[in-house]
Amino acid sequence: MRKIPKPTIRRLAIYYRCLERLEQQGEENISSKLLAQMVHIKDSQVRKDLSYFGSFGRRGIGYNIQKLLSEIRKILGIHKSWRVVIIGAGNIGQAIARFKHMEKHNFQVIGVFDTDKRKIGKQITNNLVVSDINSLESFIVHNQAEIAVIATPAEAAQSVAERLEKAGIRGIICFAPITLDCNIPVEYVDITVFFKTLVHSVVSQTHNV
Amino acid sequence: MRKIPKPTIRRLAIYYRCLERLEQQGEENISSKLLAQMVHIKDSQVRKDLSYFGSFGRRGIGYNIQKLLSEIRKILGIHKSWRVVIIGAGNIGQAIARFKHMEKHNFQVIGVFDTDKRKIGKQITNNLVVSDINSLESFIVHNQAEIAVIATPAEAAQSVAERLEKAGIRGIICFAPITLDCNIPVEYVDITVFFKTLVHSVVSQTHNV
DNA sequence: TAGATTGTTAATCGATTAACAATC
DNA sequence: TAGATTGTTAATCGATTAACAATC
Repeated sequence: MRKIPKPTIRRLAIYYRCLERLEQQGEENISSKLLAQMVHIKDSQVRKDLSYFGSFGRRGIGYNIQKLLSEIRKILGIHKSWRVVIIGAGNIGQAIARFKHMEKHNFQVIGVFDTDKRKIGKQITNNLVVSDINSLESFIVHNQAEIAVIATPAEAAQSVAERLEKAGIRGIICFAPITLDCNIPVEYVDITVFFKTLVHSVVSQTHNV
Repeated sequence: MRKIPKPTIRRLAIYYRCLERLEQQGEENISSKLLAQMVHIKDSQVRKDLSYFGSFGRRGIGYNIQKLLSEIRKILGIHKSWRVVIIGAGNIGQAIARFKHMEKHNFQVIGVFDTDKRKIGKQITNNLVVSDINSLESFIVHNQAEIAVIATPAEAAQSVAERLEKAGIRGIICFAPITLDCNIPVEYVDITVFFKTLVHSVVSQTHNV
């Protein structure tokens, strides 16, 4: 199989959310041209991205929305539900735990952990209570959690990552501002990095105009 | 000025957080080799990134941490403080409003807005109360807010973006799962997209091993 | 001086885009 | 048939990496 560009995967997830919207609006088909317009890219990019995985469209007509949704689900691996644990019950950890879109997108938060005695026992949602991090490994094994969210301070993140990997977690979303050493896939979401890159655009835009 | 690759800007923000840590640990200098190791990239990448903006190192010695921090601050535009408003007081909006790292990194959240009467008036932090979105424009103008966070549902995001732009906001962080039509810089942070790309890595890793 | 490390150039690698034959 | 649109190839563009002279 040809190597798939990483940006292609990200865009598939973005096409997916457009297609969901179009489906809701009762549309049947969509052309690469229109889909491209919705996300501000070139239509050839859309076709190229999809072509890595197969031929999903019909010439002269476009792509059937239902079908494309189902194909992208399979490509991304979101046709099944994933069990998620969250480490760190601070602002970010709690927000993710309560985040409605998670469940809707087949990510099931099944556990939230913290070291802080004052947070342990706290009710986060109807069926989520903050657990002691001591029980992390046994919980992961018993409940077959697959994905973990690291929402701890940076100092704790590396050792948490190692525990997660050992316990059998298969992928990590890391909100902690640190690069992890580990052998499973990690997606980094450092919120402040987005603010900093944004501000750079703002500043340099002014210079150039 | 040569065109700066967008990934370079993101990496500068990441070098920055490493340098902060190194500074705290009392280090004086750092080589591109060591810095590269910390973030899992090549040392030539580090040097290249910095070289777009000047010559900040000393051959045989490396980069002075204090100096490099100060240079990156200037490059990114984070040497000054930025005033931020948040639109949408749901899980994400509230988490950002309470997020300690914001203040620490010179992003000052000065207002939180929502349409929901039940949320308006709610105390978010010691000095933040949810305001009615009706007062958005006047607030932005009076308080000279520069950056906005859109943490509304997708359906509301576009019209909010237009109001923000008109009111003089200069950059947007968009958590809503939608691509905005607007003429100011936008950084997109769709949390579920990160989960989806992660899951794709998890799934395809299994296939290839 | 010898070893370390930068800054920069040129080579390589990877991603995007244009163009167009195929076909609905 | 004529118009629309895909799927794919080749060309272009952009980003990363290796290599090395300069120099601390």
